[in-house]
Amino acid sequence: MWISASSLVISRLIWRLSNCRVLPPIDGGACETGRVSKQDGSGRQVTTNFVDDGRASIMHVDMDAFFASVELLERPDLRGLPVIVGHRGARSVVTAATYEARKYGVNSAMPMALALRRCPDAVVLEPHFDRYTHYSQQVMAICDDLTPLVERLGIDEAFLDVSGARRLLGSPYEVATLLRRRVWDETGLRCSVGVAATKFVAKLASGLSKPDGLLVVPLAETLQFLHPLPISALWGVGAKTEEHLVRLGLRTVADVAHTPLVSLQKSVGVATGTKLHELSWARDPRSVTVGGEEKSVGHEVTFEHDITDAAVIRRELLRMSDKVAVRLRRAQLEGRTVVLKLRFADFSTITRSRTLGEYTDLGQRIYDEVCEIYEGLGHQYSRIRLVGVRMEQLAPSGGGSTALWDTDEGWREAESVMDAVTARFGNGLVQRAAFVQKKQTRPDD
DNA sequence: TCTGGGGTCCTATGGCTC
DNA sequence: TCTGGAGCCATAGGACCC
Repeated sequence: MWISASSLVISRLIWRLSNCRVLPPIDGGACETGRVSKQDGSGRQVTTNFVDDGRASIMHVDMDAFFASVELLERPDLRGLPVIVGHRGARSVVTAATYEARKYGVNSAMPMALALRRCPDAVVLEPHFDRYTHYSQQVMAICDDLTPLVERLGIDEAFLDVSGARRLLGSPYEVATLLRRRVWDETGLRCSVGVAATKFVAKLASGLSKPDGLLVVPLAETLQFLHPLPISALWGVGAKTEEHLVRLGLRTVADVAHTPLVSLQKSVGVATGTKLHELSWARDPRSVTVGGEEKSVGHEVTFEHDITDAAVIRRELLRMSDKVAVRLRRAQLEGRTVVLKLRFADFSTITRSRTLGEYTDLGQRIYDEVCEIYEGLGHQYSRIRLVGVRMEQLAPSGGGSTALWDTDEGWREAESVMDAVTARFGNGLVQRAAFVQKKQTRPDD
């Protein structure tokens, strides 16, 4: 998202693309080449010469330090300074960081306390997700303008298939250049773009070109590009899988490519082994797909301090259930499987699920189930760090099986009234008595 | 260092049915 | 009636991604 996983991978890359040159920055940003690409952008690789490979028409667009960059639009006085976006809470992590902060070793998902030890002078800004959504919509609208084949990935990334835009807009290189310029002109934000014949390679390319870069990998040069990369560059290789592969003596993508498929499958499983082998030969048949249905909806919260009070846990479960239900109703979805997630003080995590006889989008119904699961676990006295509620097996509202009579009619009415009031007057005006009572009894909470 | 929150996908396992 | 295998489904947890 704000710092892509590929960027993490890139920090370990020791690769150079022989025909890469420097694209003059749109507005005088730092530009270098011939060095290892780092998460702080100190070794970016970009394409400057016009490249036109008709078979490389998949683009991956990735916004640079998106959340932090959006915040700087509101606070231009902080430009050039190390800025971290995230909460200051004891258990918070870094949501995003500017490249200036990354030079101190600050990365996303890093505990805030550690980040501030590494960069004590950093300015910490609270996240504003509504702002990010707003700018994301602007960027996606520009993408939609260039091609109808846009696949969104989270809030700050997208794949574009621009094979159909050639006649109108030119080669993928030209489309990518146009896109980057429009994003800058219309939002004041920078993005990086990778162009290749497959999604996987396009994504790697955009990561290598960061920040504010464009990298085209012609089909004929794909393996030359891919094989020297470390195994962690492969999609789906995280810390654990990397360990397995290193145990086999594999270090680079080329090593994976030349390892018998059976050995890979034995080491990391049939599905993962097959996938990695295919990717190592740049075989990635996935096309750019527009849309995509949600498969689950959930909410979770980590407490500032571990909780041992079952009443507090139940209240939080009710809050989570309501939030999930509201999102389901807004998306006109219902779910059938309720999942409870608990994380304990020692960071061990359990999930317990229950599949209902019918679909529901009611907070009360979800809460009843999740609470029953919780009560049945016998963890009422455990020290709990996180609780979460998730609904799976989603279906369009009214599309799932319905009960003969509606035992939830009363709650259905109540929650639809809450939806209506919230839609008209905003959040917080109506809430459950359980929460109101809590405020009266514990004003400090 | 000590680990958020939102997701997806895969694997293993066990129960159930045929 | 019992048993074993195959196939399906639900469940739980791990790994990964953004």
